[in-house]
Amino acid sequence: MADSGSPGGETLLFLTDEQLRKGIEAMFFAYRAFTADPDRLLEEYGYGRAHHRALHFINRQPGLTVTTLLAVLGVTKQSLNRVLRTLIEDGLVESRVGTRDKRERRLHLTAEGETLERALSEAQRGRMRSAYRAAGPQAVAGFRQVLEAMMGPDLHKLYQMMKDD
Amino acid sequence: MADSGSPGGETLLFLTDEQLRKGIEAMFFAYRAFTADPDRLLEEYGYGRAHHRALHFINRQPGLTVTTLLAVLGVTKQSLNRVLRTLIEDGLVESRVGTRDKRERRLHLTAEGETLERALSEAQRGRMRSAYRAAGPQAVAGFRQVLEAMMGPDLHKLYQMMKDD
DNA sequence: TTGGATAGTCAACAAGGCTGACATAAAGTC
DNA sequence: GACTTTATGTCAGCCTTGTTGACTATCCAA
Repeated sequence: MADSGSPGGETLLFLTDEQLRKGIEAMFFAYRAFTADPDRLLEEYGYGRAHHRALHFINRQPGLTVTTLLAVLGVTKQSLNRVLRTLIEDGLVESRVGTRDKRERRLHLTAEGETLERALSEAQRGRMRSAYRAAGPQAVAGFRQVLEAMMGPDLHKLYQMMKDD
Repeated sequence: MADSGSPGGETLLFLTDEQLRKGIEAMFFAYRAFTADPDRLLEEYGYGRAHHRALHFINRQPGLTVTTLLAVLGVTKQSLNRVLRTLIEDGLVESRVGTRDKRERRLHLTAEGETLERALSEAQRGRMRSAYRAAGPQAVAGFRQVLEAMMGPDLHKLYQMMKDD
């Protein structure tokens, strides 16, 4: 191989421990900013980040079962149930008994739930949009590539389960 | 406008709400994987993620003050102090009174602290390295660009304060 | 000498993870 | 039909890690 793209050459400087550390720190700081906007909104409603995550994925896959949501969120059912219970009590989420399998609970957002989800999502998308716009389409493609490689096969499967563009 | 590279044309499809949502989910899943490896290690030692973060930044900037670390981590001093106290008691971190300003406590890792930090860092860098390698240098550049744009000016300042490559 | 900055401590509380134990209903199996 | 498995929910209790508020001590600088 000529020069660029050759393994072991200068092109591997991006795999330096120092470069990796900067990447780690970038993830740390960016994730903090990433959650800051919805967190502010959630506080007004008396909810936490866990509620946001539940609302997000119920919105993405209306009618998903509790077990599926459990797998997507990666928490215990007790932990999810606490969050889900308040959302149902407050009328943001509706839990319908499954038609084929009556053990299942299929989760849907109510109109009110959709309103909050939209507000949270818009807050988060706002930051994401300006970051995307500032970095440009090619950078965004790279961003997605690295994140997808980082999440590993199991999480990538869940990631792809979500409704695509 | 023509077609490629023109603002407002098809090249802005990466700013779609659906694209932004996928980016949000990629951050969510990738961050989970990102913390999973060190978390496993930490559990063996009876520490949490907060301890990891403290060790990381003390290692990066040996001799930093508590106030600086507070700003970098974005938590209250009570919260940090609890973590810092256990690390000092366990002999992983040393707190030296400042020479010029004796109010300051300058934080350093002990040899034992460096050992744990290295183990945690290596676990985390391992995943980062394979993601970088899989995605390639151009993708990595885009990844960093988007994250830096996402963190906003305040966090970007802290980010740049950290020792560069 | 007084005011502000830096550091630490104590107490109390909340969110949101976790485990373990147990209950119920539905579905599947033998 | 009896038994097992699956899906869900619930109770109790624990841990980490964040929060606020109040208070102390030290030191620097005006």
